[in-house]
Amino acid sequence: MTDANQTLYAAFTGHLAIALDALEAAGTLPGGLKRGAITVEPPRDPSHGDLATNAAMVLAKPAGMKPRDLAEALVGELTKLPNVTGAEIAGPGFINLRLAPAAWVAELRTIAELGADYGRSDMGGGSVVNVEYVSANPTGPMHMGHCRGAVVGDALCTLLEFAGHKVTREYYVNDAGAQVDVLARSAHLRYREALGETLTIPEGLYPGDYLVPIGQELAAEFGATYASAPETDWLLLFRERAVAAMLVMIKQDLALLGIEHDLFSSEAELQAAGKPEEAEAFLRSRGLVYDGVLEAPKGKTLEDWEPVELPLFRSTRFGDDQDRPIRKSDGSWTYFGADLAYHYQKAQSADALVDIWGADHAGTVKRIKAAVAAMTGADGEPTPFEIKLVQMVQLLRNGEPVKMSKRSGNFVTLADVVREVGKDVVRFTMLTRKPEAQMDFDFAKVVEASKDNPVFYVQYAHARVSSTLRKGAAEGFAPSGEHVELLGEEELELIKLAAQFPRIVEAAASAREAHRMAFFLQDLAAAFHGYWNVGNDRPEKRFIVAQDGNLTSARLFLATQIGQLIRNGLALLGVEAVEEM
RNA sequence: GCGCCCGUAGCUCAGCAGGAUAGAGCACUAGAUUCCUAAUCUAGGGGCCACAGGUUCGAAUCCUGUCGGGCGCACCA
Repeated sequence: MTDANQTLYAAFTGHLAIALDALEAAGTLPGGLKRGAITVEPPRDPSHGDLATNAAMVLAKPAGMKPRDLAEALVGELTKLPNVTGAEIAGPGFINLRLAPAAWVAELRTIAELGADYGRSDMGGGSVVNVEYVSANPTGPMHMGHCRGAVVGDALCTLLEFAGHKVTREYYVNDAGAQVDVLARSAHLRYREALGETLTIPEGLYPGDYLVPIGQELAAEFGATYASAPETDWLLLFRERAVAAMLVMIKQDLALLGIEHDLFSSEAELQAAGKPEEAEAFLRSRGLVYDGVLEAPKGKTLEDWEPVELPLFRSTRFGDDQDRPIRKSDGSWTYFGADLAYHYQKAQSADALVDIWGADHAGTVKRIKAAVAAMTGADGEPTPFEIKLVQMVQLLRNGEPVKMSKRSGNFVTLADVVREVGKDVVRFTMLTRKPEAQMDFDFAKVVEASKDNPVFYVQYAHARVSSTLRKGAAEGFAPSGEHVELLGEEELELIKLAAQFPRIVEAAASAREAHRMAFFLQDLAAAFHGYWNVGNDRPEKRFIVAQDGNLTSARLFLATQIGQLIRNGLALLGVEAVEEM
């Protein structure tokens, strides 16, 4: 291998490129062919070998060659490589390579050398990705509806960093809309309550107890000054105080999940700084904002609908179904109008944007994508921008849905759930399904100690590694890479799976899908448990073979590296590995 | 009416930016336990990848349409 610290798949991707260069130099292959679609991956069927590449098929057409001819030329180059023991052309032009056991064993040493950095990639090239996630309205504590997006976003950030990006973890605080006015009024009621009045919370205001302490603080600070004052006297003040208190609470809730944002951006500050006006002026100058009248909504009748002229963003030009208003008829900004300016601001300091949204906002995806395209693409390539929609989580207790109603203040908070089942269980479970699929979260099942529970299954594999190492140490054996050539076929299978870790990191990062790592860990845990079980029937396959110290030390070395990988993978998900169950 | 997401084994879900004979767990069937943690294990059956076209050397994957489920659809957030 060229570099002792290079992972196996990365090394072969490099070897392949050199082989193609050689063919170009020899005139066999025309120069300048695009190689982006070439893959080096394990064949689905292990009997086909250890590595497969589609290079010949991908390049055949642009090169004007038959796939098999090109494949034969490539095979000629690839068989020169050390540790390649076989190269065959199969099917329509796959090249299957077989590797000597030494190649896999070397990968085990690479894992040991790189440790926590095994799988780290420079794929991102240091480019800055801004990930906006959670962004719950600052009107109450975090509930389970926010939880999944929080975990998905946070794990994605960690993954992107590991894959070589710089990441900004951002939270957009909607502190300028009608919701926070409602919050201020609700806080005012609690304030009057704290001053001794007896009140009932009317419909439409937030009834939750969490506002009681806010009311008390306001009463302590201002006395009765605002008790019967008109709303205009206190609304902004109370709003500011209440929002600040809510943000403290939200940050505490997020901290329970190990989540900490780099940046909290305030919608109110954005508006105070005149950013939406700037955006409007810019878009008007490009003819992308005009004054027009919205069509009446189709498919349902609204009694109080009447046509009004509003400043509209021409989102239809970018694929939206309708142009969208950026100001209301009273001249204030719509949510979209401010959000448009906000995204433009984010794009100033990032090479790519990612938003993690709840699926209930799916209807607004097109307009904001249109806005980003319009504002960042005016004079060149638009900033890459992806919106990941996270579906709702159905909370269950022993199979029965847990009823929630935000209106009555009766909802299961994130803090409740984390306290009940633990941070690691919440985080891992949220990543056991792709985000855009609906998910059930059953309090009973997620803490079940059985192999049906992925959290447990993966943690158990790590604990098993630890207990094996403890037992080995007690019997006088230490892991060592010195005799790893003693490892046999079953062990090599395990290493071959482990060696895919770096590929999974890169694939998951470029697809912006952290859950792939959770699935890989389940596969790795299953392979490890499977290997372990071989030892049940065949004592000579156990990790500790008392009469063979060299073999034992090699197997303990293998176990050590599997444990390392599980830790690395869990770390990307924000989950701590346990030493024992 | 329109938009978005989803549709893969009886059930719950993977399927790696198009690749070779579509996978796992549960459930089902038949076996196994003097064991470094049985907190199980082994083997087997089970599929028109919703349906119909299209693109290509090749499609569960991309495109179009149909059907079914979910979510959304005012200047709300």
